[in-house]
Amino acid sequence: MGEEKKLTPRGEDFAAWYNEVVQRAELADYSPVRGSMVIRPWGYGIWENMQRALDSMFKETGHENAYFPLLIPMSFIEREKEHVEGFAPELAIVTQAGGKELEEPFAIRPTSETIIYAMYAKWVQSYRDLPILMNQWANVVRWEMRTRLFLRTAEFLWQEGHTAHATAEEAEEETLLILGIYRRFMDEWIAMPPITGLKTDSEKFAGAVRSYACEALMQDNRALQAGTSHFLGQNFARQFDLKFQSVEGREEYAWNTSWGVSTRLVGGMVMTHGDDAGVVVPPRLAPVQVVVVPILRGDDTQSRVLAKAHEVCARLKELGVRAKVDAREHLSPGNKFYEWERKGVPFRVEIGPKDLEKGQLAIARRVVPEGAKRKEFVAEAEAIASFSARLEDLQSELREAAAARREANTLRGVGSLGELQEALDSGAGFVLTGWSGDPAVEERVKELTRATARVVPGPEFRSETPPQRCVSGDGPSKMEVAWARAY
RNA sequence: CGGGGCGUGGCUCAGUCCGGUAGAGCGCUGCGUUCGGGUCGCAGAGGUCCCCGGUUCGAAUCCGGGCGCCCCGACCA
Repeated sequence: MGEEKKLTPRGEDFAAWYNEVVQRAELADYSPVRGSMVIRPWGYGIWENMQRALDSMFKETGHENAYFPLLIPMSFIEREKEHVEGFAPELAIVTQAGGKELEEPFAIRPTSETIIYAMYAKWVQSYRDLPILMNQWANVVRWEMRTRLFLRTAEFLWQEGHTAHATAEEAEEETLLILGIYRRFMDEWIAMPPITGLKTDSEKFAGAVRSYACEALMQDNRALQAGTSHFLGQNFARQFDLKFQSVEGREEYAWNTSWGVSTRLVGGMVMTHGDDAGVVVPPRLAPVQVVVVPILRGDDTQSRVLAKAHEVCARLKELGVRAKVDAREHLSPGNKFYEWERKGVPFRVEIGPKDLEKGQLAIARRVVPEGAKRKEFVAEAEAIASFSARLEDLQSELREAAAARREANTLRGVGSLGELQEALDSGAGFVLTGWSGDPAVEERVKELTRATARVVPGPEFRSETPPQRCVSGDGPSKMEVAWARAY
């Protein structure tokens, strides 16, 4: 057993740990193109489970999926001023095709607002055609200078929802509905409870009137923007002539929203739950929830042990548990244990000749609570029946632990730039202060601390006693802000 | 775009200072032995030493140029 089999501990170098764990757990690997990555089956399986859950939440709230093309006329991107400025530095542009120079270059979509609202304009005439509630699952390309697996890559997978409404109120309501869905999804599926709220003007989406975001706190106490929901007002409708005739017969511009989450969530999951042994995948997202490892000896017990392993696996599947037998003969059981732990499978069942005799199974858990043992031996029938509860329990334990960690690392009532700096330097996560709303204060904080305004927290995340003064010491506080160093 | 590091079997790297037959560990293949927390043994396969040029009898090593990747800071889901 060489040293290289061990991962760098989180406490030693969190970034190194993250890189190793993502690759060694076979979530993803680097592709030959700088800044882009291959999502491997284990990572993609987790993403598929995220997709399934989100997709049904979108459908339950009346959204439909569609697909818009990858290539967007350059002139479309250029139409909304702030939008172009926001995305210009990271655009990949196709200038040649079919062996010759194109008359008009195409942008590879960094996001699809422009093409989508141009199409909506064709489809909408009357208020009766509204609302349009569409989502697409797609890849997008943003040429980033510095990349990290899942967290920031040149190409990534996401969903982008785009809606059009007859009134501002309805669009705003949609924006918040989605924010709530994101929050619930992160809470209940990733067990990664974010704080939610409004982005400051300097942090909002290029082209939006208002942006809302979910911000999660990673184990290194840096914040991760995990999902955004934008109220676009009529900015795009005006540029793409997305008009409708109202009940009163007036011609009006539609009101739009857009919202998205990406494969970045996989990175968030890793940095929320992972430990020094590897990734920990919350049960609801785990492609394999229970791995069954037969203890194979090269003797006459072998075939009976293997048969039992398959039988147990089949019975777990009948109960709706995603189970898998690892019957590989060339690896010792210990090897398999380490491998599945690194990948974060929630539970392992071991079946050996002794268990066969005693009619029991060995159950090992990926996450061992304080004072508990990793392995226990349980009578077979009872063991099998116990898994749906075990999985649900683990799911909520992970959620609780993450919520407790977030709260423990959130500092409220900080009243001055000096205190803010001190808090962040000594490793605080979210630090909440008052703010006058002056962008110059954001600049100052950034220079001083490298932290940014992550979010103006929604009501449920605000401090009980609202801050009175701006953190700059200059004037009264108009709103509370959660600051953090961010990914 | 600044700073740092690195390009040598699949992976991690030694060898480079001081030029002389290309190495180790892990992984891989075969056989045997093991198998309840990274078994052990034997035999094997596998290399344009990032690329181009130069110096030299001889270059992974020296010189010139180029390319690529990773990490840390300014911009970003």
